[in-house]
Amino acid sequence: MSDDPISTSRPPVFGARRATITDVAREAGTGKTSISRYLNGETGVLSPDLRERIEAAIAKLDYRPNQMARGLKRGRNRLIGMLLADLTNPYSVEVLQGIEAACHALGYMPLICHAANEVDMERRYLQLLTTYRVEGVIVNALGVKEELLQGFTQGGIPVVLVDRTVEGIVTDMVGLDNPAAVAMATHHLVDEGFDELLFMVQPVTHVSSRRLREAAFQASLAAFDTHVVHGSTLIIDLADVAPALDELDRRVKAAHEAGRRMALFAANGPVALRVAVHLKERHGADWQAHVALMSIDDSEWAQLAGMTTVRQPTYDIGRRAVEFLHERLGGAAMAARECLLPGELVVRASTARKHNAPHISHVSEN
Amino acid sequence: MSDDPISTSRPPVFGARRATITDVAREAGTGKTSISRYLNGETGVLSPDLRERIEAAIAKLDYRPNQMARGLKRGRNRLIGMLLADLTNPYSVEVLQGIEAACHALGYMPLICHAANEVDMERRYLQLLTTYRVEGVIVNALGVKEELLQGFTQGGIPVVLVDRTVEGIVTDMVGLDNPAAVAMATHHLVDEGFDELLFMVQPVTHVSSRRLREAAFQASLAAFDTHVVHGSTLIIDLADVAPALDELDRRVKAAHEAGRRMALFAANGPVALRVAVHLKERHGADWQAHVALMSIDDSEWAQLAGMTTVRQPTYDIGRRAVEFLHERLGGAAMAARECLLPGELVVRASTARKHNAPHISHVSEN
DNA sequence: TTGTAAGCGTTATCAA
DNA sequence: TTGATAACGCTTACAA
Repeated sequence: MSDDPISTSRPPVFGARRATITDVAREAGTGKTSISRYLNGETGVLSPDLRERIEAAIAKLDYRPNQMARGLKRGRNRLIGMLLADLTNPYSVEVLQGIEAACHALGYMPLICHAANEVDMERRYLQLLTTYRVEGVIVNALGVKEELLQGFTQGGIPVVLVDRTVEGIVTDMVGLDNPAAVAMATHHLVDEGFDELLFMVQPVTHVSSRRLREAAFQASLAAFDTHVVHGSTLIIDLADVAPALDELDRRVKAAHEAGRRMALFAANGPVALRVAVHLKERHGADWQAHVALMSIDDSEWAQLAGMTTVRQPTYDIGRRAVEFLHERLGGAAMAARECLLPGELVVRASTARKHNAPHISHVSEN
Repeated sequence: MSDDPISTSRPPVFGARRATITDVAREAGTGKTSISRYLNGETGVLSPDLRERIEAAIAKLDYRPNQMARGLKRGRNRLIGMLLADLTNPYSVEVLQGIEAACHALGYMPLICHAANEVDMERRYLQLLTTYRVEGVIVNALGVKEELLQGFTQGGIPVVLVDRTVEGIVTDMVGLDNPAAVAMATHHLVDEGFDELLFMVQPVTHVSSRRLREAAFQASLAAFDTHVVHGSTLIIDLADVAPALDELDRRVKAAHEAGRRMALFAANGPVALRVAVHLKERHGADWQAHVALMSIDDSEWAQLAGMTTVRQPTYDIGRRAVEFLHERLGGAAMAARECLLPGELVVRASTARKHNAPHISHVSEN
């Protein structure tokens, strides 16, 4: 199989192993170095004649340089690890699109790992990523703790966190400007005449963005007269929703009976969907007449439901994350950066001012 | 940097490059071969003493074998390419979950490529995949044509198609049993008293599953009396919906005026969503009272909208695809297989029989 | 302008 | 039971 003089010029045939740089060199009647030079764009160093022969040989053998071998030799393989907690959440997919576009533009290949909300998977995937010697990692996960990321940070592999910070880790971070987004939403609700706000969020432990959003909600309330605008928080664990939904019903009922104008504010898309489904089961098709619902995350069904949302700049978040990584890989050694991008309020019917709504004024404009 | 006698037993420090097998060998006071043997589970060949030393050295240096180097030497890197046309479609994400689970179970690492509905990207990614020397590919794309896949098939790299076949290519294929699924849905609609069915599908060129579903719809109609049950098809191009939506309105209006009971049947989730949004804009919040809508793909918002669907066995489709690949990689050389999995009818309010609906009987039960 | 040879981190072959 | 040593496919001094 090794050296059949007759078949030296054979076309790539079925079942043939891929051509190597050596095959190409032999075919072009030159050395491996020249092929390598050609591949790496060191044109001008090659005589036109040789270049042509190389081109012909490559085409003939349908040669594709082996990235693995390249990476091994060069010490970098252009692979960027991307750990995602949940692709089921459209937010993640959108961020991913930004990441992919940026990777493509900068010549990286994203190695996408989807942990499907399993902390255990996250650990395994992080291990795997180091094993494949990724040059950097972008992380949007649930159970990331300091120790898990040490393998990277200590090895000098840059890490960028998306949508959350991790205690004890100093790395670049990209995400929504939660305080501003939540404040914008809260003010919108109050402006529309709602005076009983319920912020609904998943358990905040270990996910900084949830914590931040909840805190921002409480902070926003300070802008209004406590006697007029009431605000409270409800923790909803999507893995065990029953108790929270019961509590939700109770509060909605109480608000109704007290003659208050209630608005529910979901901290993200998945929470909003679960709550919407529940409200529909509970109040029937025109549940939106009973309670107003808005959320962070402009889910695809938001338009169908006519729900007001805060749209996150997902694409830019992804792009920025890659850019941060790229800068670090280029040798930039500044302190950890935090990039908070603004959200966009998308007003729909769900939070429209009802005809008899009172006008509520701010305590202060700050 | 190479041999500092003092730091031979140093703990992994910040900025240090990852330990190699040579480092571990030195640390354990043995040769690389033994380390390699240990890594590959050739236990029993190693003396307990040596094994212990190796374990200690690995732990101390936090050593992780380099998959790239392994792949280079072994000729296989456990990488499986996965080309996805559109992660925005929940169908894809669900299939992906099955794929990931199976890959994990079988020791593969999926290299996920998301073409974001761009045929051009698909081509680029396929190139890239061959460059990374994936051992197999799972493809669910838009513009896959014979030539594009030749690089793999000719090189002996197994290919599995998901949800569609490609003319001129003989490979394993996994997907929904479209004829059965569509027939089931059609019969359901007729059973519920609808007698004017409109099947809505994206342009069928190049995507076999769309073609199959449309054909199956037409075929299903044959089971009923043509004078009683009317059926027709509407092509909706999601990149340019206006004309199709106009036509849709026209047909809905006509059916209404003719006193027919109309049901819209979307060939997949994205079409259903687009149509639902349009109907809501057109007919207001209680659009469902005007037209019945069902679809293939049990989208997350289907429950919220109370829409009847056919749920695809997405997880199993993904799992099966990997298994097919795994069998080929194990040397199985049988003819191309086609695995068609059954869908599941999820009945919700959208297609509930209206009180005054006539009962329509089949022409034949076959 | 071109080629030779060493080496990236593994595994496999062979000998001790 | 162990360990040199030669590949794997590529890049990169260094020579010519």
